[in-house]
Amino acid sequence: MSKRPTIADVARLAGVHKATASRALNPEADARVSAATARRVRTAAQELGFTPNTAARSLRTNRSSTVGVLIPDLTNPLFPPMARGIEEVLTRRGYTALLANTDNDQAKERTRFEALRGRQVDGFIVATAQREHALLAQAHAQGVPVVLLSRGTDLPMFPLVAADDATGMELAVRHLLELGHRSIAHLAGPQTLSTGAIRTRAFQQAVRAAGVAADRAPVLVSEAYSVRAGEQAARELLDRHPGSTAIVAGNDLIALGALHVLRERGLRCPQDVSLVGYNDMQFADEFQPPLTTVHVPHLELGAEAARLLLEQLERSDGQGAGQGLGRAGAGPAAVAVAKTVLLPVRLVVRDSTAAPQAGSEAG
Amino acid sequence: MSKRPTIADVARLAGVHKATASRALNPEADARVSAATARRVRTAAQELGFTPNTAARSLRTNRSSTVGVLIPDLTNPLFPPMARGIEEVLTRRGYTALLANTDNDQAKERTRFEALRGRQVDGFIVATAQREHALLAQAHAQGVPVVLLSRGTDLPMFPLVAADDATGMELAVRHLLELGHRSIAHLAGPQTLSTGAIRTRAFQQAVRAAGVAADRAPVLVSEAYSVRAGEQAARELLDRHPGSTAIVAGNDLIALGALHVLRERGLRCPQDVSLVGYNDMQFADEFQPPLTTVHVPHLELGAEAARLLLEQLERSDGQGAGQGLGRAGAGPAAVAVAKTVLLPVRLVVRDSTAAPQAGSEAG
DNA sequence: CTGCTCTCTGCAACCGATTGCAGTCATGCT
DNA sequence: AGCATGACTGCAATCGGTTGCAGAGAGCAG
Repeated sequence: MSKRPTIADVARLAGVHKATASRALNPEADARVSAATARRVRTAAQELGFTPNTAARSLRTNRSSTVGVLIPDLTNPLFPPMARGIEEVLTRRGYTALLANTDNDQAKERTRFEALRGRQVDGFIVATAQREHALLAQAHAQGVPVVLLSRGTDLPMFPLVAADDATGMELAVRHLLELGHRSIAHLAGPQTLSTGAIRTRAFQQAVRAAGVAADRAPVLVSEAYSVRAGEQAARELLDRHPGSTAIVAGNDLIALGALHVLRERGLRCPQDVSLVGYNDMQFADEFQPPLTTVHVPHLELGAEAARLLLEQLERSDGQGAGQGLGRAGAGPAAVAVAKTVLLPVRLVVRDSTAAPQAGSEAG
Repeated sequence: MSKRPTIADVARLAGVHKATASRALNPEADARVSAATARRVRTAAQELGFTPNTAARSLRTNRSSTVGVLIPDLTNPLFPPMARGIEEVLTRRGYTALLANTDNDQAKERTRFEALRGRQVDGFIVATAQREHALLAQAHAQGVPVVLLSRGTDLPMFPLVAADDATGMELAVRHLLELGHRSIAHLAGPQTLSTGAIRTRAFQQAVRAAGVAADRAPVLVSEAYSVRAGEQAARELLDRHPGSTAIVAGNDLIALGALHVLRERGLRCPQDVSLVGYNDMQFADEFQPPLTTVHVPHLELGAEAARLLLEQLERSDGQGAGQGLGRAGAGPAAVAVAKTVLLPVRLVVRDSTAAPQAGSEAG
């Protein structure tokens, strides 16, 4: 049972002191060692198959090259692509992600958060932000480096990477208007989430701008971004506003719920009711019918969030004082404010939308 | 910027030596300390909000309470539930999972594997096993604790948790036979993977047992478990065996590919061709048509794999000599052999299967 | 030739927890 | 009363890298 080689073994083989070996192996201290020794040390390390003990390193440096990732539920198809995007940029830079599912449960989130802090993570990527978020406020006060992913808080405490939902929603509504719809309902996502609130506001703005009367553009809020909650909201919508010829859902899961309810009521999609989803989740094109939806680049969202966090970590390098604050502009009057990055979206037209039928369903 | 409290702070507050504090805080050494001091230490820790520095701990104990999880691709809908199952049992026991996607790329897998070893993971859960797997053989030789998930190796080097595929395939074939099909094709998964090989063998056995001639039960191998590869294999199948009235696919993704090809050739499912998938992936019930498939309990698979690994880790506690071997039976003649756990599956009948139509498609 | 600077390397402390060993003290037994 | 036993607790070493400090030696200017 030969144990793993330590830096002392490498140093011995190279005939130098472990301090020298350490410096030779670390790029930034590399300059402080002669080229010849550096080469000797590196080949020695190679030969022994040396990999540094991260525990020892982080004990000394107080950095773990590890970041915590808080997501609601890996089983929700939005998140795997984000996770992959994160993983890709992180590993490329020698970092590792620790994923934690919170199930939208505050207590669970806190527990996992503390557990991850206990593991010395250098920062967090958080995709579970509520608009008001006690845990995040506290983390901010403590100066924990955090980047928000997809969902933001009302107070711009942290940098945020999200999709350009205002534009996305506008595209969706415009598409329906162009098809001729004049009674468009919105099955909104939870208003406690920034995505829910922003999309709803954009919806209202878009229909109003088109001159659609408010009662012809009702908004029903779904309790969650889930098929189940979407079904419930859809039933209420169809009961209360039977005249709607089109629905734009807060996300694809809610749209799926709506699809079920349309089917259960004998309404055809898109002939009787058109439906637009949001996110373009995997397999949205396999649904019955294939779903018209707004495509969100989830992988890139994750990747960008990871990049932002790394940038922040490297700036505050080891100080632990990283406040997660960027500057909006360089002018003297500029206030320190968390930067937000919006990625572009696009509408993907499939088979769940069509022109409204002449007589059908007109209220 | 008050730094995080260390065990020395706790000890000072409790008026004891840090060794005592450490013992008081660790359940198994707890007995070696008086009840009164233990309580004092614990309240002191509470008060300071002390959480042990995991880097220090793992440096000393040579265990990280961390396990590496190798999966092909988080974006493949089979894996998120497994990952959740793993996470659930791991975190309950104070462990953390480090996920790594390998994309079925040997080089990438090796890189990630080494990186994770560098992070002192205590063991691995591997869902990327090929039937012959150099990396795994090597890991076995080095005594790295590993549990295989879903996919096994030809040599039973490591414990394996998988679905009972032989039974599952038999259920699928029997279902088609009972509907009256007598020309049943198999779009097999890659034969380099145990799942592909086992399902194929079970398919062949089931049709033969039913007295179906071999040329009425062709097997076409799909290059990968993917929609794209499934399409390709399906085209070949329809070209070479146009008389098939039913197809059982190696998994749902391949089935989805077949669905596309049927559609592109103007064949209706299930009227012209029945189709059975495998896995019952998320949203398989939303496809067009909803897919008849074999349900595999992916979350439980992951959970069980995690349990097995923990068991193994705790047995070989800190010795690093854990060979990943269980004993089949307790008799003196019993050979050390890797235990394999098979979880039950069930057939889920939806709309992609029906009785064959009288005249249509009969070869 | 002297003295200074600069480059390279070694020494040793340090990060924070765990643990073998030994010492103290009280208790029980004879 | 004397001694053995056992329960607690403290001491100090240790895990494996990193890094401030200092010393050695070379090169160069005066």
